[in-house]
Amino acid sequence: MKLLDIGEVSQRSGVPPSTLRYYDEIGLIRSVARHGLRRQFEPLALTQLSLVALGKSAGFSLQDIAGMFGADGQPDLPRGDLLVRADEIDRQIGNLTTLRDALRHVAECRAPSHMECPSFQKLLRLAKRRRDPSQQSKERASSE
Amino acid sequence: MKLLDIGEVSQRSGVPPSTLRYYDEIGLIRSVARHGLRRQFEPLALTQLSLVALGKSAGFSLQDIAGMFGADGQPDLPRGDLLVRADEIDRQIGNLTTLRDALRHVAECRAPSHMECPSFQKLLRLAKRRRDPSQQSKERASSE
DNA sequence: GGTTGACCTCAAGTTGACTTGAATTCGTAG
DNA sequence: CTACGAATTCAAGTCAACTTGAGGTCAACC
Repeated sequence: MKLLDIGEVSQRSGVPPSTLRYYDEIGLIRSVARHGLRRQFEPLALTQLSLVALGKSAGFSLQDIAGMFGADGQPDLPRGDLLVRADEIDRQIGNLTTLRDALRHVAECRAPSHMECPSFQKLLRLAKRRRDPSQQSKERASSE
Repeated sequence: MKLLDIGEVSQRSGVPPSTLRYYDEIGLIRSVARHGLRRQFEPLALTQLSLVALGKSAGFSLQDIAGMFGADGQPDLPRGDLLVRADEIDRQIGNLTTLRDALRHVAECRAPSHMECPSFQKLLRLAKRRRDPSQQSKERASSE
């Protein structure tokens, strides 16, 4: 399978060379050879970059992403951890849905103040309920 | 309507005082009075903090969030912009759904290498298609 | 009316994710 | 075989979003 050198990976993926070098450095996406000085990557790297972009847009750190799809494109986490991650993402999807609905409401509702609109209030209650569960006990404790 | 001082807001929301001061400083969530030196906030601030948490978890910057729900809890953007934001979030939900499915697949699939599994490949193709549209032309141009 | 504890300010430090710049090294085309 | 251009290294810089620390202030309770 033929290798791509850094310039080609950069062009095809839209990721700047400096970033590719950085990812290589931190071990997120490794170059597998050199052509002279030039880093070369497997074509697989393009796929990995898609996954990285996906993960980043979801707000995951590069560390997180490395854990989900290991440095070799294979996951290095036990499947339980992966499923936990998947569930976290599910919660996040719920959050985003609420946020999206809130924005649409705010754009459309003609009430004088959104904060007084009952349907907006309902969205906000939803928003509150579904935050990071690790915080919830802390908050309940102090609000009582 | 009675005001809450910073300590109470911090406890009820789980957000550290230093962060509240920071948000006040940058104008994201403003304190409305002082009790001696002590910052005081409207109860509304708690709601705003929920929205901020929501937005952050979705990967938005504080700037973005300020734009969505203005510093007074009122949106200061024209409704068109808000709807554009909502659509962005919709795309993001699609991304996250793909990512979640990919993780679940990776956790469950018994193929020797996920990268060779046809159903994983299918997820990845999806992932590629739905990225930031502003990049697409650049990539298409250079991959030809 | 003095002590306490939670707050204050302001400057500086931290972390993650990169980018930038200067000086250098290759491979290829002429 | 030399010049060019694209890549290299390494150190330093940048930006967002906070946190930390030193030194000061104030309201409230005893």
